[in-house]
Amino acid sequence: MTETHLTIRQMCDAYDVTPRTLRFYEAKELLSPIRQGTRRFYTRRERARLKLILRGKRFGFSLEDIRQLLDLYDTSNQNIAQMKRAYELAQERLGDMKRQRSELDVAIKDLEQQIEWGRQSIASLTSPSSTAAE
Amino acid sequence: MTETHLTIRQMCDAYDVTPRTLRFYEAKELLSPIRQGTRRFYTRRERARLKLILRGKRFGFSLEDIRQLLDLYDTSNQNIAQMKRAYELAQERLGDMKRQRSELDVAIKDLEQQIEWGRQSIASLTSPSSTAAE
DNA sequence: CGTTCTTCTTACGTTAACGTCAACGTCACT
DNA sequence: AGTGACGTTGACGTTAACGTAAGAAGAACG
Repeated sequence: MTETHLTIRQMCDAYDVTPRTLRFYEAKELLSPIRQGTRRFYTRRERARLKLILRGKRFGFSLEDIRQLLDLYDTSNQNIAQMKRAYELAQERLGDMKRQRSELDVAIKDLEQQIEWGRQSIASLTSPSSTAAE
Repeated sequence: MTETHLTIRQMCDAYDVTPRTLRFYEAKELLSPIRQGTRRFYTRRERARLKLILRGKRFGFSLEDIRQLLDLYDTSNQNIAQMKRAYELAQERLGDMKRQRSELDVAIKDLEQQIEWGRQSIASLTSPSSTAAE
């Protein structure tokens, strides 16, 4: 009944993933749920990590990229070398994301323009009342 | 000598892709270079398409997604049904991209904050002069 | 207590997007 | 006619990120 420990099914329903995916992430050391016997229970920490994983994926990062970044989000991390590495990587990723954003802005404007062009093109093809090519 | 028809190697150098990639895109009907004998020559049109392909990929679109969108960019397209389909798809993709942008904005701010947090965390671990945990 | 449900492990299958390799053709020289 | 350099077509290999199916094992229910 406590909401602090979710079963694998509850996780799947909550985050719209399959059990296979969660076990796969665990095998790749992105998640490490509590094991009671053989069963898995996911704490608040795992849920936070899963959110970050899913978000990272949407931006095209690989699971390996994400795994390395997660160290930075781990509040209980005492390994200085590991923190520094994660810190460097995070800077790089931040650069990636900012570049991606500016490129995305261009692409959006471009696509909007292209859509408008397409709209007119369709209009002139369906009812050639004004300026249309023969 | 004319710059209007590029060989496969010139294309590869210009866009940093491999011949295999260009042939693969052709097999998937994203490109259709001129064939002189068995050899390929890429016109301005193909280069424009390749740019769009590579950009689409950076935003996580599949080649199949991209293939369908390319119809909208094809100025010589006279197929109304196809144009309309591409138009609808483009609207959806535009929505995707706008959503992606707002999510990206959040993620960037989040990561910036996390980096700042990491910076302080590292500082307090390396030289515990001020407020640090023992 | 037998059945059903959920979860577990193990392991092979799948898809996308190419990489890599073999065997061959064809210019451009020399 | 020989020799590279570049290009072509299969065809099989590879990696990431899971899907899927088989079989066992513990929990839950009537």
